[in-house]
Amino acid sequence: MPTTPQTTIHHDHDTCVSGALTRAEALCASRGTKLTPIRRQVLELVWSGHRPRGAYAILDDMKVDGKRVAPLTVYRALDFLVENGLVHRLESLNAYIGCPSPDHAHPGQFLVCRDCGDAIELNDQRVSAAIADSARARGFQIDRPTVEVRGLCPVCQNRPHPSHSPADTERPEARQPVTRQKAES
Amino acid sequence: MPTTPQTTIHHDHDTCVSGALTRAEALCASRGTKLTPIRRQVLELVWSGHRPRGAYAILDDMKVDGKRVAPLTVYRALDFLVENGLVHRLESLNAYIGCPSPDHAHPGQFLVCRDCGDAIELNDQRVSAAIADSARARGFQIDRPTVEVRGLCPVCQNRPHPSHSPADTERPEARQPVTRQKAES
DNA sequence: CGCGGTGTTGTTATATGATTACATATCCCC
DNA sequence: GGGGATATGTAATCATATAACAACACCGCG
Repeated sequence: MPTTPQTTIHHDHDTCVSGALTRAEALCASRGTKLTPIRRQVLELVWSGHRPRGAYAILDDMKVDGKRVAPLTVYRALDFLVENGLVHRLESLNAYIGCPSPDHAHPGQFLVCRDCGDAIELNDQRVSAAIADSARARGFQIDRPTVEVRGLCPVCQNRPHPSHSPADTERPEARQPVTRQKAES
Repeated sequence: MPTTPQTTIHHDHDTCVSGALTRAEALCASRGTKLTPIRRQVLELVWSGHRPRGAYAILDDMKVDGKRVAPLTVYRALDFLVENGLVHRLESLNAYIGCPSPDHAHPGQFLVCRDCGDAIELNDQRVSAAIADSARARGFQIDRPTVEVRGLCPVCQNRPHPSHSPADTERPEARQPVTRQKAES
């Protein structure tokens, strides 16, 4: 019985997260922007769980020595991370997820699983091109295309009954940020 | 100086709304679902303004004989309307807009203007096909694709300075449901 | 008719998401 | 070391959405 908590293959999550942090630091250094301790911590928490997380879920983990930081602190850090392409915002979930390739421009296309809540990032040129064409034909000037496809990921298709979130077993705080979906168990 | 409040050409809005309501009634009748007075009123309010509206903007108009209905009342009606394809939810705006062709399946592709807040519905087969291919290649089973392209509509491109929402002049309650954007006036 | 099921609405409270306004601190350049 | 830009702290508030439970209304059926 597979209890694979991730949609992708098993991986060394610690390495995965630390790699993202290292890349982020290098990128910020090269751009002259500052990855402050707060921003770094928020980035780490976005990556923890390896799936979309809501701002308040991150906030809950930000309690440092019993002191809960203000929502604004988290939002400001998230704004910075999004602007620098280190994190994507998932509009349909009101949640945030770490970007695996922050070094180049990324249109932001996602396959969002309605069961496990994971989001697989795409980078499909055909989709981008088709959207660009369609917009151009209507004289619409694109800022930022958003593609978020809701459905069922391969792993969850093979799970007999969705229940809730299997990844909760991995990290207790990694609860579903997905509020839009209706439980259909 | 063009003060055209709509992105599309001028139209008889009353006819447009009443047509949508008539179509909705016919559709519900044929499906055996009930378009109750509340749902009908919410649908009408979604259509009023002919642009995306937030749930609470609709709620504000639902004050009947001085009595303000509860948010849940509106949300339940919106859920019904969305499930029946009469209304689309715009994830990136947390807003709702009437669907002009509710009788057939619709992927929900929109060009969302960051200035006037209007949303132009697309139905681009190439976009749908590219998304479907990409998802299939990853074994992802699609429920509902969401494409919301943020940018500047043709009308607003020709407006010297965005300011805020020109359509406010038409209906005082049609204020911007757009909270995501940063004013850049 | 009266029973019971399904579906709709009402009521209250609360969770979650995001921003405004203002004060304070910190870093870096000159 | 002054001064501007950037970053953080604090408090309040707005906006979006759901939970839990009660009541009612409609409908088919015995």
